[in-house]
Amino acid sequence: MTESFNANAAFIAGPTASGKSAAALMLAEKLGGEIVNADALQVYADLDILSARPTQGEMGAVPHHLFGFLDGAERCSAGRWAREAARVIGEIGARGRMAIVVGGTGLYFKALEDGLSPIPAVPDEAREAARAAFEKLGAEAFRNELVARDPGAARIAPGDRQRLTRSWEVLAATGRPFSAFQAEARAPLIAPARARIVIEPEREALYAACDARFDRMLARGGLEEARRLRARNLPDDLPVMKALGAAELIAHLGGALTLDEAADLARRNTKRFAKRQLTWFRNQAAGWPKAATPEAAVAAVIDALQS
RNA sequence: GCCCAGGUAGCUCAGUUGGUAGAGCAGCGGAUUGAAAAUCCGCGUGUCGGUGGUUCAAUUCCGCCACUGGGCA
Repeated sequence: MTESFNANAAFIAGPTASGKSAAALMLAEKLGGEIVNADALQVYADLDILSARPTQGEMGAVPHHLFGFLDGAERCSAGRWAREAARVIGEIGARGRMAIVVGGTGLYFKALEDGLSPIPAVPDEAREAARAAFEKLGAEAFRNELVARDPGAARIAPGDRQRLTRSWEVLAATGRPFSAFQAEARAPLIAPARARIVIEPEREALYAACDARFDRMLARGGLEEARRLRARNLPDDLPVMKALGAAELIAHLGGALTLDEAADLARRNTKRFAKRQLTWFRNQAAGWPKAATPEAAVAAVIDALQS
């Protein structure tokens, strides 16, 4: 690193239904910027309505990147997204324009800003083997065996299947403990952003917006989109199958839930998700300024860019 | 107007033979390194309708008041 400079990028984060997309659009129009998606589910082509992706009209008005660029049969990851985002942000900068990175996936912002530990890609076979071992041994024995070879794994909660199997697969594929990789320095993928903001509406208003979000999806044809996704018969552990609203509607289409039950469940899960996002931004992005509304967020970002 | 039944957590309810109360759901807080819209961990948040009485002590027993539901008029 011979010099320090800021990337021509502004970050807009916040929980679902907080008005991030609207804020990004306003900002992009004001600054002549381009929008980059930082949302884990909006990357999938199959989820248009069900991930509340910007409309065709909105995408036509301002360049949008990393929206719907992956087939649902694929599996995105924080690392994959961050590399793509870094490339796109570089290209936008080369055009002399501002990249407005917007989304609700805190880990993606972190991967981009801080980088991830340099862990080699883990082959699918190792992933599957780890999951199979977990099923075979059971959570407790699996964890004991893992901790015996990677003492750092002791900090993973006994019930946290995802992190336990991730540690296992890294160890199996590389011969090195996951915790050893984690202890290594990380390199940011881009220079520091010029502005950051978290949109954090008042809780009651946010939850009302979460409820309205699902109703709007239904009104726009979300059930049909869920039907098309279901017809693909994809493995249900793919990220695309976990989309809020999609999962519940697919359960309804399979006869497990009435539409009303699916709707209630989707609304509740959406609010729970929004709460987890608030927790993330509050604690993991503690240094980011907050704004209560999209308008205030836009004003705050413009302010930050001018100073 | 009379009779009966109810009021306890945000909701549905349990409970206390008198020692200020607990389940489910909802909710709240936290963790977060390539599945993160994922995966986990933790936490009852309460004028027990109001008001008098009896009692060392009342959410619990008694009286009265207001309320809700049902029945008879």
